[in-house]
Amino acid sequence: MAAPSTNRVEPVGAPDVRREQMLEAAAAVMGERGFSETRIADVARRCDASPALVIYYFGTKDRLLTEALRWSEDRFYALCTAALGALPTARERLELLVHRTCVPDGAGEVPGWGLWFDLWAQALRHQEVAKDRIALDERWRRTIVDVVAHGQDTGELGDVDAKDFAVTFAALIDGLSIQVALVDPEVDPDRAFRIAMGFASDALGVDWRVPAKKRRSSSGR
Amino acid sequence: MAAPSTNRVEPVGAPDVRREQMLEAAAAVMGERGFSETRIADVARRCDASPALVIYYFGTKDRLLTEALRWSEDRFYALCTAALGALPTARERLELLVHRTCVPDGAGEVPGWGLWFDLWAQALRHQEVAKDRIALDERWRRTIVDVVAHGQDTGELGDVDAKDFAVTFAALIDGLSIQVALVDPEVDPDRAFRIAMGFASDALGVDWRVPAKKRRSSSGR
DNA sequence: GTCGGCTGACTGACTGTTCAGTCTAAAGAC
DNA sequence: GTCTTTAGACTGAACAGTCAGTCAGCCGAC
Repeated sequence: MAAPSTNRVEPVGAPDVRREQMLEAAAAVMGERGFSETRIADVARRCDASPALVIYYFGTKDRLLTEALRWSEDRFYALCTAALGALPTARERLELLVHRTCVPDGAGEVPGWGLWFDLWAQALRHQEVAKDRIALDERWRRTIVDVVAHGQDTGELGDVDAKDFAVTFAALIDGLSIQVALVDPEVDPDRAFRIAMGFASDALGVDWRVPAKKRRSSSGR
Repeated sequence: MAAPSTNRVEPVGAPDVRREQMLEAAAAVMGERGFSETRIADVARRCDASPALVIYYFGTKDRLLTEALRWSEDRFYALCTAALGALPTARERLELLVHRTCVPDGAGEVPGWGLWFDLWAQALRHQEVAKDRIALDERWRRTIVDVVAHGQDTGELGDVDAKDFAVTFAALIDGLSIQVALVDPEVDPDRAFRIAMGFASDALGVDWRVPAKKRRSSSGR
């Protein structure tokens, strides 16, 4: 394209687009290689730019990676909330949340688990990332609370403390996701799903148990 | 520095001792700085050796860090099992396990959480570390199973599937620990402890609930 | 004397960042 | 309509710092 002179594959596009491309590329590379193994050159190659241009846009590598982390979080959250709205029952909504997290690495357009591990590791040592991570988890729990509250409004769920449930449920899902992401022989996605929904059943006083060995490649709706 | 002869603080000691010192130093630095921010020079300084000596002992940086990771895991496990043996009841034992994990970073001689995050991140991308991590978690769950089985033998606990409980409980503790390690405003150590023991109470059919606001700086024995 | 633990000085590779300048397209000037 | 100017996206080529790993040799103990 852009025939005569340059031989760019893409028309390059507006600065905003370029920026987004770079963030996406950075998030992707970070997911594959890991935070600190990510080179500016990798990101640049991936979005068809020069390393200098990446610096031109973000100033420093650190800023690029930090922003990419945030961008990825936002994207994950946006995708989740959008998908949630399309589901009618609390049960389906909770199932969706579990699916979105307890997924083997690399599946779907969701940022891989590598990013989460790195996010935690970075949050432990960098103030700014720590703040982001707290906000992200708060949002995540609020999402769970909203799902439960909605279920209570429709009468699907009885009276439980949605906030308490959210804290525990979020922690449980995190823990299960780790096992799934690391391909633990004891905890495959199916089992993780059943454990999570089993806990939700008990805690919320409903019967959402999934019969073992029944489910299969149930891509959330 | 390097006055007349040597001004070593320690008599340096046998090679085995030296090796162990290096592993401990490496684990400590990794916990502080993170896996990939750990420099051989840092480790060397910490155990009062030259960078060249560290390479002399371990060949490559990679080998050093991998071994340090394993060493740290083993140490954590050894400390835990030793402490467990000193406690009579299943309740006290489970409480100990929760304490050992849901602790703010840096407290105690237990390897900090930074190491765990890095372990996960590395396991995601390196076969060898992945194997170690699976073995570690398997050991961890077996520890929980043993505690439960012991409680069932003494009649303290009723009939539950210890393995199922272990998988869920381990995941829950992991998730809670992350929040505690990252100083989440919503999940302090105290709350994490209560949530974990509350879950155990329900799952095991006993009443181990800890009344809120009661506990304080309870350094596990 | 020799052997193994140990070291300082060095190197080679890598990589974030800078910089001087190119190319493009839009905005004015005429 | 054509020429000039300007802004800003973009780049290749260096630069400078960092570090893992090498090497030739020291030194004390057996």
